[in-house]
Amino acid sequence: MMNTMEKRPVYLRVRDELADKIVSGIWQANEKLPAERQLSEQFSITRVTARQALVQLEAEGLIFRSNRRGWFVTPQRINYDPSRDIGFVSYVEEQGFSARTETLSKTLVEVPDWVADAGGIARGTPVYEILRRRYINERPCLIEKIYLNPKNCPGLLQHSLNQSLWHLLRTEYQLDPAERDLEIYPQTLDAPVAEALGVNTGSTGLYIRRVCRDQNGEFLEIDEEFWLHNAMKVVVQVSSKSL
Amino acid sequence: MMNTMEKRPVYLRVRDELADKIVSGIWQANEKLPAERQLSEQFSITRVTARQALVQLEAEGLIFRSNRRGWFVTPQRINYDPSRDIGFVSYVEEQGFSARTETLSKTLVEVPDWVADAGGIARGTPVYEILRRRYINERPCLIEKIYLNPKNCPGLLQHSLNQSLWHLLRTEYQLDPAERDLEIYPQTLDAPVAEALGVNTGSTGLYIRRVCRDQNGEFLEIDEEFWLHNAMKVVVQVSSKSL
DNA sequence: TCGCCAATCTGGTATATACCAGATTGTAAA
DNA sequence: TTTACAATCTGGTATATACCAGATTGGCGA
Repeated sequence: MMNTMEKRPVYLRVRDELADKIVSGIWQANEKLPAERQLSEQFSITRVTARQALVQLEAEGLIFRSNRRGWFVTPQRINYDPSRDIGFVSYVEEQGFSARTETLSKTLVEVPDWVADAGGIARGTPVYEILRRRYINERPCLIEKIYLNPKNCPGLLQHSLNQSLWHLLRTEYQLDPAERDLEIYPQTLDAPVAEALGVNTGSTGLYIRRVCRDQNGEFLEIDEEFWLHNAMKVVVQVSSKSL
Repeated sequence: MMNTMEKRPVYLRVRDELADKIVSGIWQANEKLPAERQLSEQFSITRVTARQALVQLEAEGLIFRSNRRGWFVTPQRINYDPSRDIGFVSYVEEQGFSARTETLSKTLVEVPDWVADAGGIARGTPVYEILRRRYINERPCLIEKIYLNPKNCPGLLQHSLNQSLWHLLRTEYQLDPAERDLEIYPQTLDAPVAEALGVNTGSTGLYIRRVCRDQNGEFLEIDEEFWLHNAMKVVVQVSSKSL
């Protein structure tokens, strides 16, 4: 049992000690923490209590878990501006991280109803669906689901999609969005997404939906992103559009 | 013990049953769930396991807890656009909810360093600091910390601040922001904020920082918001500002 | 009728223990 | 040297139990 003079619950005092080692830099980004059984011995607590402290730190974003491998120190958040279409990779590299995109699938599918409604096209229309996974410093950080109207970019799927999509859309198809609707909120990751990111189903994430439209209000691209909640900060700059 | 034929862990199957009652509407918004001991008896599991299911549902945003009172069904998320300065109350009421703002404190303080740096004023300058709590359907949903430069709005603290702040700034002081920088990310709520919202310290929240500037890039208002993570959706519309 | 306090209800924290399953590793066989 | 597999390490899930402290409630007394 730890020093018992204070009122603060044991698991929070353990949390504090661990948090200290992280913020002070004794434990570096991506470094593995001692095993749960080891921690419980060190602090003379049960594994259950140790876990409570770890789950707390996870919720705070200070550590993350990798299925049955252990707990690791969360690296610094990157900044991310979903309203800008500069390439993800160069955007991340500007911040001193490495980045990589992987295309998981690219198919022609019947448009999901909500995409049809949000995008102003008829239900049942065929659209391109692209699924990508993006890495920051070789850590998978988000899954991205993209919908495009083939009318605007015929033959798109023939291209390699591991590069900046908007660069391609601009240079090959002369597409340029005039307006974007963003929707952002915390949400748990469902099974397929969690699996693709190598985390536990039900762990919390950040959901971003982006609808890009052209000058006529017609939809160019619809984009759903499922982020690890601790991987980034949304940073948006909005110039005035008085009410 | 529940039906043991499936591989899905017990606590997730309990989760599913409870989630069902919520999404199907059998349990309505703000309705209290059965007590943990009651649930563990109903499902023939221990209280620890029942708790695991509840914590899971909490992470998903389907239920929330009120300290030692019980678990309740989370009401629907409201939409929230931090880039618009229309009154919070009318904005929420448009969506069919009731809203209310409470001023917790209004003082003249020495500017925090990060505010000085972000706002482009000298460190140590005195600024107004306003602390407000906002309710949706009588549920406290966010704590707001506002910084203003007294130079721009002398005597502001004499006014009632339970109304739309920007309405006041516009009509009384002719202030109008030209640009806003937003920063949004999930973060756990620290002790004072969690307490003010009546939730447990360490529960997850959504953090929003807004820096409003005038035409000259000078800061008009800086605003930090700490939201319950399940109370809202950020919805922003951005018109084009090509890269 | 109103206010206060005790009993009770509810979640919060903690111990001790057990077995399972995926990930990693070390060693022996090919 | 490389491959394959068994031992081991690590987190994941689950039981049983206990005591604490804040919140609610019900009843008694003024």
